[in-house]
Amino acid sequence: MPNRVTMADVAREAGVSLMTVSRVVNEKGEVSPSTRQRVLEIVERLGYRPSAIARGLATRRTGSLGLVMPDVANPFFSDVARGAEHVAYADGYNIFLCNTDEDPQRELSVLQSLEEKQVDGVVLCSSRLDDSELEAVLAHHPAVVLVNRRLERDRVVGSVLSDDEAGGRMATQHLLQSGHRAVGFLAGPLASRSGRQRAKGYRAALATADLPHNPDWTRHCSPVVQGGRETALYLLTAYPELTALFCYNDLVAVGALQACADLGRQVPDDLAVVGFDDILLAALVTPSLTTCRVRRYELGAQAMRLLLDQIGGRPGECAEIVLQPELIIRASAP
Amino acid sequence: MPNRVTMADVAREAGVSLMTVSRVVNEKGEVSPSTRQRVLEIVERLGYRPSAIARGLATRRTGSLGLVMPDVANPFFSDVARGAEHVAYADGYNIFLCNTDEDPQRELSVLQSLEEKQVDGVVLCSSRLDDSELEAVLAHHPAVVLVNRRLERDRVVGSVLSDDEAGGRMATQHLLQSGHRAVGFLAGPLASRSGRQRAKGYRAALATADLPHNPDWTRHCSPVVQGGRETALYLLTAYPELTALFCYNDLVAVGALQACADLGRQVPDDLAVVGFDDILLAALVTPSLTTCRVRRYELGAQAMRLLLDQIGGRPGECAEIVLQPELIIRASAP
DNA sequence: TATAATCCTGTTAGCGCTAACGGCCAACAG
DNA sequence: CTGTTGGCCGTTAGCGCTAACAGGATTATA
Repeated sequence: MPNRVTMADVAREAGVSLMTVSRVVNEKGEVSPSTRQRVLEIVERLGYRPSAIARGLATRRTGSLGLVMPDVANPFFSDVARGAEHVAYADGYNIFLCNTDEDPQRELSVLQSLEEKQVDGVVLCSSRLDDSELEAVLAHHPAVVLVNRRLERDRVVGSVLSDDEAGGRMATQHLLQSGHRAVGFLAGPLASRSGRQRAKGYRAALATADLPHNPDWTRHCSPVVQGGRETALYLLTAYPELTALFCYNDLVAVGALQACADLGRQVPDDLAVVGFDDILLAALVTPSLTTCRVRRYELGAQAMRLLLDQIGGRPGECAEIVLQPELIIRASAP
Repeated sequence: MPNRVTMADVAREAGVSLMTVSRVVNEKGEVSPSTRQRVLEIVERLGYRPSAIARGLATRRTGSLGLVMPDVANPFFSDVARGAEHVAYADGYNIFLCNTDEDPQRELSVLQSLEEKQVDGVVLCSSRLDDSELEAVLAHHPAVVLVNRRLERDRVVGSVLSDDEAGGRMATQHLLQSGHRAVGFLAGPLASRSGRQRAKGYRAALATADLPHNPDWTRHCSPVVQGGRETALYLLTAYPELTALFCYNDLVAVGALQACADLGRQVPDDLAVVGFDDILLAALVTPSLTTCRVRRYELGAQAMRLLLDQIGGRPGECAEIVLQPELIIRASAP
């Protein structure tokens, strides 16, 4: 780690002023072809790299963005992250990845450290903050786009959502059309907006079919395999009359599949199972999962595009993008 | 976005100098309890947040780290990322996540932008750069830890590896002990060090069992499901005598499973399959995959610890950590 | 009482870069 | 020949913070 080569070093070596080097490096302003050439050579020879942080201090734009999500190790979010990162990279931005572990306190903490790092914008996925806290976050960041969360207020903030209510309705309708009359719901985390929306769709489908809604058949659970297994075990034991389960996501659905194995119930004959998201896993477990496909990469990519529009000052006519999920019918609920 | 509150604002309001505010904010140096208290109140009231970038410029330490990997959406790396992020967060660092898409050019490019962002260190996973390029990278970064890659030179650089050769040997031995004599190998990307190591273990196990090594039975493939499927299809068609496949990773193994389904070969009766990594998927597909478990979270966490040691100036007596994989026997190769 | 040690606070000089402005010179119109 | 334009380049003044040093005030030591 030799001492950093600075713009001043380049300027001295080339016999020009700092500003001329700056203009060459940033391709901004007029410089004669001959000096440009000379400066470029020195830059090359000395291995000069501009300091993004010094530039950031001077321009108040850092070229860094924040990406906040519950857990990158969750296949849902890792796909979202991928989409976001791809789009950001193409525009020359770097992104800070922050996990919140579904902990609102930690969410606030990472959002604050992103503020200190002076990111140019933040994509915030599945925020667990309440509206007023979220409002406060917005006030501190120059640009924010929410994924799977909305906020209707005066301030402009982009959101990208998948239509979870429609998804919940589609999934439930599919089960009802197959003749099921007792459909349980593994609802995911209490704090999840997606969960509430899917619940809404679930109830709407029941209502449309003139079926009563039995709240006992709905139970919250942690959004991972183990949560699905435990909760399905409970639900199926307590309410043996259930013939189908609609699950918050595919991981939970896989847990439900395991619970069925534990209880000796055949899927789909003794029990139909529907998941949500269509992660890689869904097509590969046995029986393969019927599920609602959410275009996760697209969710992240669109969110990032919206964010970049916001940063670029493009007014963002479509500050809210809703992606429609698609029902994928497989073996677990044919 | 009201104008940023600066340290000067706080100082003026509190009737003290900049340095006093700085000392309070950084808990560094002596300040009387009463002034500390007063400053803290003003900080709170004004909502002051220190600018990490200004601080970075002054101290030459940014509190940011780089994490470079082929693809976060790959479940292997998303777990590594998780481990690394957890450890870094606990120490107050933020991390830039960069995907390389297995493209050495892009790898160089992100490494360069991390240099411009002046990260305090980099964790570089499964680098596809050759030794001399890697050497150059090291020269530009104050601290680097490699994951699943090593480099023996004068310069100190940490590495964290899983013992892929041992894993390859274990996996192959297991197949041989079950009586298989014609074991194919889906080797993953040509550029992958892990792949080469696993190949070494594979050949070592064959040699130990006094079996000849048939190079035709080894074929490289892209490290995802589709790559495994295509390549297994080819291999099983060209060499029907194969009774077992050892696969570069679990995704490839799942692809192999699909190829078996395509060809009507029963697993494990007509063909045994062994994967690598033990991602979530491995236990959940049917038949469940026999595989070598790699502690991915630990890989990321240890790498980050090593990096933080390096940054903190702790000499890092154990600059190389090797994690042992564990054979997990399931249905695909009992 | 003089002297040193301690505590607390302020001043100065950057970190590496860019915004904003100004000046110089050649070329051209009037 | 003067006035004006536009291309090219330099100077100045920060961005918000901290390292390093320099005191003044207070207390402990001889």
